[in-house]
Amino acid sequence: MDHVKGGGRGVCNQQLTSGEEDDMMMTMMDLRRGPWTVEEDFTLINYIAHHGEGRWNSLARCAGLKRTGKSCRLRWLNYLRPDVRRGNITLEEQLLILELHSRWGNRWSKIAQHLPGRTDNEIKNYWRTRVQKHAKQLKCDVNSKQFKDTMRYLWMPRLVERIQAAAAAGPNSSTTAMATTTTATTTSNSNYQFNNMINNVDIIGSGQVMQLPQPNNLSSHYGGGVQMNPSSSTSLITPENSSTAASSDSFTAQFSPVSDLTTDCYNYPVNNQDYYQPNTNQLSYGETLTSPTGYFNQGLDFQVVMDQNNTWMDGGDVSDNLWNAEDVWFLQQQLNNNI
DNA sequence: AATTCTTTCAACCGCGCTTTG
DNA sequence: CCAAAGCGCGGTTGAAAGAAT
Repeated sequence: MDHVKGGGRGVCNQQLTSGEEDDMMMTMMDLRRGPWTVEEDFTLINYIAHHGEGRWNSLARCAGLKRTGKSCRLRWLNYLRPDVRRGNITLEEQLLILELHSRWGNRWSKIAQHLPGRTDNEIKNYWRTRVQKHAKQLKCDVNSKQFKDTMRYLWMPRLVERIQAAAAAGPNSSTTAMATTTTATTTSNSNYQFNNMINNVDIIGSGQVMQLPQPNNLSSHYGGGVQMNPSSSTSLITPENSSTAASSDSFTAQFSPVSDLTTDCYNYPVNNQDYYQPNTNQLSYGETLTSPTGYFNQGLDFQVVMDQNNTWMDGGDVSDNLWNAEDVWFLQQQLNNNI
């Protein structure tokens, strides 16, 4: 068992509040809480290996674990399951998370279904610790249109660039390598394709395509396939892409910076104060900063913006450095100028 | 070296939905 | 059909590790 960072909630056998069935069980049976011991892990793994998963409460009892069924389930699904992958979130995974979150919001389990081996908990943690951190840096709400536009028009294209750069650098590149897993991975789940991920990014929306360098076949490292809902209304732009993405058994992680922003991608409650409110009298952040028209009408070369800091593309923690100081400064300048 | 601050993430909580008897 | 039990999901917490002072 590798080193576990973070303590979760403290180990104790404290009396719990009444109400929940698990709490009742704990009170009655003096169940354990807090971090799992190696012995408990071993017991749970052994039991599931022999009996399989099942009703978690009875499983916990039968296995002799002084844990709630819920706790056993969580431990198994998030940590002990043989196909669980932990470690750095890869660029491809980051891109997927951003894209899927833009569609579905905080539907972590749904998002996790499309990231083999990743748990909803891990994705949720990633979002909260990394993505929300950057929203905070930009002094905007993570659910605001500003931030979503920034993700879509700046962050995601940069991720694409990094993926492509890493792919061009070769299969041993640290950025394209699959996560530095610390646990075993199964063949079926660790191999997946990002076929036809992004060849062209339609920056403008109505056909003006930012031609990105041809990816050095992003999928070449990954075999197998993961299904993604092919009926999604968020689709890539160009006919050639749509045709190449038609492979029935390949994962087509498609995103378009201009995919229906007002439909599936930004389908948030209208009463959200932070959410985009049409304003015909003044330019919104999105129009002046991160929207395609905003960028290009102001003569800002998107590529230049993206290339402002090469170190962003360089080493460092793959899962971090999503923004650098210049990005933040730039975006904040735009905010100051236009609000 | 010691202390404080920040970040990370495993684990818990509560709610709502589903299954079971 | 109903009540209880079980399950899954999203939100939150807080201990430990690492960074900064």
